[in-house]
Amino acid sequence: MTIQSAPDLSLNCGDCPIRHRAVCARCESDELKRLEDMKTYRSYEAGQTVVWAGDEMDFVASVVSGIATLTQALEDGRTQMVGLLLPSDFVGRPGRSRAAYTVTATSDLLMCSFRRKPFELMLAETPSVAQRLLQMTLDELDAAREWMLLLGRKSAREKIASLLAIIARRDATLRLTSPQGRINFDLPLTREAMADYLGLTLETVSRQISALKRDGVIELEGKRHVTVPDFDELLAEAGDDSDGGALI
Amino acid sequence: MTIQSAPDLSLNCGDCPIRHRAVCARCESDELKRLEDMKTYRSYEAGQTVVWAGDEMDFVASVVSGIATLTQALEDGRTQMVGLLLPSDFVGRPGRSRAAYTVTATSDLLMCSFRRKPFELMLAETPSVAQRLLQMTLDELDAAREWMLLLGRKSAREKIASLLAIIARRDATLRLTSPQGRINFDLPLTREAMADYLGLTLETVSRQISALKRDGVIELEGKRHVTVPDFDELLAEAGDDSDGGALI
DNA sequence: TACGGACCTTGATTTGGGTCAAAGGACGCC
DNA sequence: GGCGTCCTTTGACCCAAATCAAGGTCCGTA
Repeated sequence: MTIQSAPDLSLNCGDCPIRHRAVCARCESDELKRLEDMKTYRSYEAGQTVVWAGDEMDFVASVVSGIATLTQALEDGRTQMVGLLLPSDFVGRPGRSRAAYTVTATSDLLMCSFRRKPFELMLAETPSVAQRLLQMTLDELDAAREWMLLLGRKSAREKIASLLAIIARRDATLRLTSPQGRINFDLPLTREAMADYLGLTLETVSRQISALKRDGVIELEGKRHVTVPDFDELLAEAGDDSDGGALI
Repeated sequence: MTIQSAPDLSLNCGDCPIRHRAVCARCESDELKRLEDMKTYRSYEAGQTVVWAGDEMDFVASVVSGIATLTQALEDGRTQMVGLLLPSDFVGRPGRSRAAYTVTATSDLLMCSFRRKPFELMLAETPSVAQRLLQMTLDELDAAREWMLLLGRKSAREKIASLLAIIARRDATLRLTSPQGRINFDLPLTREAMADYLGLTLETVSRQISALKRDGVIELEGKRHVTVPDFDELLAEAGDDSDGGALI
């Protein structure tokens, strides 16, 4: 049922698409060699759960391609997404044997994984890895705090506009541009996943997207393809403090 | 106006109350000596702002005593607290020259500060500091994600109960016990600060505290002193997924 | 003792978003 | 081609929390 490994795949680190953004970004060639000997690939199909919160997790990993989500739940079933994992993002926590969050593959997902113990040892011995991981963790903390402002204080419309702006910005980053003027992109999430991320219900998400369309802030082609005629207008709808949103 | 330094104070690191929990926790004596030569103390009165979001910030620091808050705001004035800084918590980000959040002293506050550049240098050269900072940052990230669940999915009553449980738990930690049965503690925050933390209005905070009192979940002595007759009942009100809340 | 200000409580009313319900695509499968 | 499933939209209604407003309590100072 679960495609837990992809043994046929043996990507060379030098050719890896996330070589310069992942936890290995600052490694010298000898350090990279050590990681290369430790790594295995894991792949998951869209919709599969990678780990459940509370389960034993004996590995850490980098997302190579695809998208995954980190979610937390209350016992009565209410769920909140607490992180969106994109290529180069790190999964798992050194020093912790159980997953704190449920990790789910939103699209087909490829991860470069390391057994936890050897990785922890390397972390202790290799400053370049520890420093890169610190920087990535600080970035995630900033993103989480940005999200706290959104969850605590923004209206449903502002939440949707903020999410669209973040997706647009990330999409632009991948093609090494920065978003402005007329832009378009695909939504990598269902309405329900968007709702879980934004602390809304899927009906409210749907209604607010319809409202933004009606008001000309966005155009839709199918359910998932979005065109933003004027990115600045979208930013204004997001209600952010000038400069521009997420530090992701 | 601002009490920016406390030159008279020259605490010895060996006697420091946060010696074993702060960023210096894992330092050997020679490393500690280096930090000791770098450090200066800063003190602030209750209510003072330590830095404004966006301002130049040429230092990082550890909270020695007192409480501070990290807040973020939308341009129209809506405010969200994104962190509560307690003794041993770290303020500022290595590698960043401007403050991302407004830091405010909630009580009288004493911080042990280091100029940013020398601290960054030490971080690069001293694995024990880098590793401790990584661990602290991961803990903060967990706390931030816990808070995202609260902000996105909990009712006002659950939010209040959660905050009280967290304060009780922290208070217990300081006296090296863990909360159970009948406990009491002081609220270190005004109703407004609680509202900013919980993503509510101060009226709602006040009403829910009254409701919890009416229902016998808590007892109040004055506005700030809280007695919880049965800590488990408070936890049940917080709606958390069994085990018990914040990873702070 | 009176006054001012900060902080808190409570009531009346409004409203944004949740809940419940129905139905409309889109897509894969038999 | 018909059917089931998943995702999405839209409508009607309701409720929790926001908003608006009025007082109350406590405390320091004149």
